[in-house]
Amino acid sequence: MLTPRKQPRQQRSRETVEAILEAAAQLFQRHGYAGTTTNKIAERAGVSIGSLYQYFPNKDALLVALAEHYLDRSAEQVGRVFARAAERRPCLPDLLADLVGEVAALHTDRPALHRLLYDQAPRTPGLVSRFRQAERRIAGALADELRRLGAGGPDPGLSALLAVQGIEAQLHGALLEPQDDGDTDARLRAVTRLWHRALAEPGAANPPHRP
Amino acid sequence: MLTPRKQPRQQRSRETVEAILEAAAQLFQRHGYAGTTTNKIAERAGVSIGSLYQYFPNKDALLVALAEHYLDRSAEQVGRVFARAAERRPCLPDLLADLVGEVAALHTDRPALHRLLYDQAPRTPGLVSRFRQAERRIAGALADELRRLGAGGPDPGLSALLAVQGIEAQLHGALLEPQDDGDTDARLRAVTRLWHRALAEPGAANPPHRP
DNA sequence: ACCGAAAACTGAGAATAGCTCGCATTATTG
DNA sequence: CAATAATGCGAGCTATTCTCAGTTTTCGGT
Repeated sequence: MLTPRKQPRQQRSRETVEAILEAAAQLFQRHGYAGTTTNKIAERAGVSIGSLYQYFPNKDALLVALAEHYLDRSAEQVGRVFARAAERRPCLPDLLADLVGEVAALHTDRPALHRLLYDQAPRTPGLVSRFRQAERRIAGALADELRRLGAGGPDPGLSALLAVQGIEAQLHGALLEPQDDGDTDARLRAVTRLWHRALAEPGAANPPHRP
Repeated sequence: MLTPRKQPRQQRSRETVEAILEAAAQLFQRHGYAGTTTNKIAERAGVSIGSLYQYFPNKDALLVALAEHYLDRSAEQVGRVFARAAERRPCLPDLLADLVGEVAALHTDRPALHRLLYDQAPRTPGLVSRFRQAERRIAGALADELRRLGAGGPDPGLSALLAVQGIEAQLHGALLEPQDDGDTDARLRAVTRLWHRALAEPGAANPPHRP
């Protein structure tokens, strides 16, 4: 059981839940998941440990709740890339640059939170499938754009999924690891260029250079 | 402290350490990391809990030791790809097919162990850097091959690193997630083809088709 | 062979952290 | 203004990691 065991109905309890999640986010980010006790979370939230367990069946459930907030925000942010694409109908390089930039922003906006979830998600059974689900949604939207552009080879759906998985891993490696040999912007451009080559039809025109 | 606190010097103690690691591997794979207690590991290994903590300062250290064994084996296996390449000097598609196949074999050989380490590894600081180090070693060897083939764009070193990160993530997604929509072999071929496009020089010949 | 020292082993229990449960307090309803 | 429901409380139960003082085994030197 990873979902709240009881829905807060009154205003007071909704504030309690908010305070608990806020405290959990802060302490998890500062001391890591294992280094944070549920008693400390309750204390910092200004509620008793009993109240915490009234809304969250166990410690993992706190993480799942934080992840869901984060995934919602992320889906919305990446969704804007495709909203823009539907309107402006960009060429492949521009679309990829926008996507890479937005995913990079997800990492750099709140690096500690992103890292926390990325590190802990695999440990928590329910979270992996939620992340995969988000991945699929983004891949689906990307696949539609690839089809519009005549890119992505014989199976744009599969290509899009591989691209999303690859981009996420590459940006995670580039942005969340301390030793950053080479500047970040160059790394982002390299990722963009690489995926343009991977996804573009061989006959298509090359991307326009910008000095 | 994640490294053994005491080096086993006598034959007897080396066998004790082996038994502990063997028991840990079995129980972790069967019941997961959190579901396995150090007392159960000691019991199955046929030693007392005190002996376990004489060689491993904490539970995480067991995981680190298992991961190091596994990483050594993996480095050796992937190293063979480049040993073959140095001898036979394959074309880019063949090299990539060999690399993808070998990395896929790492996942499918002992899926439970791979998953265990992949899932739990990020939790411990020491392991992340070990994984990155292995990643870099493979990327370095791939970069040399790309240079030989005149592939990988203006910065073959960076392209190789992005390729290794991408391939690992894509194969993990393809091979370790339960719902496998589409057969695995097709997925491997798609990954290979995608990276061929990404890394090949635009002017170079296309890969030979094999029906 | 024997002895002293070092290495290895033991397991009860100290320390700690997740979580429960019975009861007190506050809000809502009719 | 009861009566009922929702929320809050925290001492303490349980389970697990890890320690330590004492015992047993191995080994090098004579």
